[in-house]
Amino acid sequence: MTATSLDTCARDVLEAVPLVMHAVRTEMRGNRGADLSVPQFRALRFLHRQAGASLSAAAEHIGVTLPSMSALVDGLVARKLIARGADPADRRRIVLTLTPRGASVLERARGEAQAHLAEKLAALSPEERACVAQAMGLLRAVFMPEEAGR
Amino acid sequence: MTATSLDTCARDVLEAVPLVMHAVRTEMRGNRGADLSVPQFRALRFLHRQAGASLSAAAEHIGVTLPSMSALVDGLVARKLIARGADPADRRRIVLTLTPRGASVLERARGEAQAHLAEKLAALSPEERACVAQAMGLLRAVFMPEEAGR
DNA sequence: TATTGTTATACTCTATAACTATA
DNA sequence: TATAGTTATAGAGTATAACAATA
Repeated sequence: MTATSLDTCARDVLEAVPLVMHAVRTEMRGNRGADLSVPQFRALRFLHRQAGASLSAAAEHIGVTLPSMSALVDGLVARKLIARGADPADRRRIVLTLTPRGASVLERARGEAQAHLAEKLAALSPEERACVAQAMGLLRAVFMPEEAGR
Repeated sequence: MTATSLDTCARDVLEAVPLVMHAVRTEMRGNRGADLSVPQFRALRFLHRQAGASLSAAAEHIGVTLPSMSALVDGLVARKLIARGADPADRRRIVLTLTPRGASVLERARGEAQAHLAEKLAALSPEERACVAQAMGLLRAVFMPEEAGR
């Protein structure tokens, strides 16, 4: 395979990514018991790594505005998947944490989404999957917000 | 690189795709003059290839229900980017076509999104971009709805 | 005055259920 | 009766603008 031009690569990403994303969203939305939107899933995943994060930290990581994140959190709190706590050190801040139920819903959603993707990816050869996995790593490095080593 | 397990590959896709998607969405939404949501962009792109498609055909391709597609079309018609026509052969059907303005907005949105992606992808080496491009082709093949050879 | 969140408001996306018109 | 679309309704995602509380 020869070097690929920037524009060709960008065009390919623009063709393929929305397609895959749609499959992921549809799968997550239809999950019995762990029905989550993609932003909800991302928020839970973030809080799983960064327990006690503030609303601002979460908003920046997910890539939405404060009001959007506030609304997202409202929904997750209403479903008892996360808890809003007070920060004793700075009373302007809130402290967000996953509830046990939130952790279990996250694991379930992740597992089912992964299983569904795996089913599709089974159509590829091991070498092709290696290519996809490598590309995902590259894209993650390119689009990951700042520092975020995980 | 050794063969990658199905689950590893699926997990990597689940990590990276939402990240890239978010960048794409944000870019498109912020486009002066060609401000489009991703579903709107996909709908315009579909009609560019399949001029005169019915609502059902579009809904199936985009992957949404009839009512969702009907609403999506409402918005695009209101912005005069597409036109709803009558099908003389079957009066239940509608015929969807891109207006000249719709075609131009599509090209502009595509160009700007591509340019923005290219800017990010410039951080990769030509070999890495080749890997990404190949992976996108594989994913497109896996997730493309049926026949759709283009 | 600057920062952290929330509320108010307004769109779009999306689904299900119920309905209309045509075949 | 079956198919193509629309309308009604509802909830989530998202933004900007305006506000409240704390630092």
